[in-house]
Amino acid sequence: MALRVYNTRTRSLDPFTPQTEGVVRIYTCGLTVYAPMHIGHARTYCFWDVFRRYLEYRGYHVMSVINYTDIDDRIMKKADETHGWLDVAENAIAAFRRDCRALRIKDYAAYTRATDFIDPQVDMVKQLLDKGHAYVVDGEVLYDVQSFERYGKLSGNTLEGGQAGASGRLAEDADRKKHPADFTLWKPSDPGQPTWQTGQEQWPSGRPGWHIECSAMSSVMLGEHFDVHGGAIDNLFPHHENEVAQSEALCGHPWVGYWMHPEHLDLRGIKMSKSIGNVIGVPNLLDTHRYDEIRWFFATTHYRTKLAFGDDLVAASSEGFKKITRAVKILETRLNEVDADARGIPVASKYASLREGDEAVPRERESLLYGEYAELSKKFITRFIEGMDEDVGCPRATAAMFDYVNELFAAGIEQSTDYGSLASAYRCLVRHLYVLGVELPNEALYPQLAADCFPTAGGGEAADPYKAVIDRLLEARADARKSKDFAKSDMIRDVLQAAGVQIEDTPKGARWELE
RNA sequence: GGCCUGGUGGCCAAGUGGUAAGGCAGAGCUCUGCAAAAGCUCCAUUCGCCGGUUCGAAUCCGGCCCAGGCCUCCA
Repeated sequence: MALRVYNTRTRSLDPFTPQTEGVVRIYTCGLTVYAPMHIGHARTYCFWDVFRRYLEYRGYHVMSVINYTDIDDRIMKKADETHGWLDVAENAIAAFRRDCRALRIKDYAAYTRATDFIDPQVDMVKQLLDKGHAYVVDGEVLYDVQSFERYGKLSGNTLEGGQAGASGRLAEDADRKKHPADFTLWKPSDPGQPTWQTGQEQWPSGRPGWHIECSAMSSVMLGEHFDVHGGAIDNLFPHHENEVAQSEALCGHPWVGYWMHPEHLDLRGIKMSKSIGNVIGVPNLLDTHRYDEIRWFFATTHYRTKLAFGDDLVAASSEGFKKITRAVKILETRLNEVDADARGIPVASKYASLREGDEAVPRERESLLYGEYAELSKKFITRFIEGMDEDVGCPRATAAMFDYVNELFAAGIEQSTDYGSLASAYRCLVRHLYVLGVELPNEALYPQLAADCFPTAGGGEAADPYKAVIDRLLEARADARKSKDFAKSDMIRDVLQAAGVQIEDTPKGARWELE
């Protein structure tokens, strides 16, 4: 078995073989930085993050680039109302970085800005003109779609296909364009707007069009041919179609190995838009749901399926997710019963190779398959990989995880004193949650993985200030129960519950957690 | 007009030729002082409709109905 992904270019599930063995080069279309990202962007970028994490899990090195479109009409428009266009862009970029971190989206290798790549863009426009793929009208350079025979092949929007219903806007500049689908490569800036000199006689100054930015930045950063080009489904046409037209007209060969297009998130059929006022920002989202609940929610639906969003839907998914986190917590609690030395956390003695025919698995797999639960873990890992290999099938991975957790409970992880086995199961669970973008590793129990996560900002320590107080109340409650003073013990439980402390009685005494 | 998705139990959602994953909700039981948690068991002869191909179809083909997206900036 090997990874297969749905490739928009071929409209089929293709075996995933990057150009350079073991290395994957990915370019993702980022935001136009005029406003903070919203929940729809969050889904898209969380998907790309999981894809990247899975590739890394499978042993690939991932070179990921994402861009900021920092020169755009919307930015200019906003700049008029507030500060300069640069401030608008800077603010949106800062918000984007903050939001991504809040969602635990791993940092990309590079974040490129369109305005930092003006020269290569000008150069590309020049080349397109030289090769007869573009023409100049009043200082504006337009791409001549009819000069590129494969135009429309990626998206299926052929030039012959009707544009009848596409509203009258196309007719607007029919006199300037050779074909309605011709698009801007370079255009003069309006007075007072940022402008760049090109040194060209017919188009001496101005700014780049949207599509040329991505063509130029991606090849500068990743080369003339790279593996994956992404962006959400809406980018397919016209953006990606136009990128293909630009880049392939110049390089003369298929430019990108795999085009991948995640579907949108929608508010139950209602389009999210500023005018309706139903845009949900990431900080907004994280007010009502934890980041890991959101990540799990995203993982329960395949990335090429429209995802309906609603607080009730997230809540239902979170209810199920609790079972997973509870398993992790119980394992943590159990493991903390003994000293690190006594845990006997297994050490990997060998690792599976990535040779052809072998099942590619993480290096540490052997340490995940130690002890009493090894068979359960092995079955889980196999299902996890099978699911993810089939076009990043996160829903199958989450289903496998539910079964695994159920089996662990059934196998008695709450009673076992085989700490080596418990540690191994703990790591197996946490390691795979990590692939889905959910980071739960306890520093003491899994330092290697914890080191790769975002700082946990207090994390497990948050409860500490209250711990002593809660423990004393629980002691009092235990005494009351022993002397059958249930009125008192229930009162203590009620008080703690009101304060958000969930109590769970186990054969080994009460366990608690903060809600 | 063109292009493209999708319609699976009360809800969410996998499955693309071999006899319906998983989660939520619901029901019963075990455990428990009572709860909670956990465990066990049950919960779609059926996959929008009608035809066809096949030993066999939710899965392939044809037709139809329905919902949605894109073709204009958009993750």
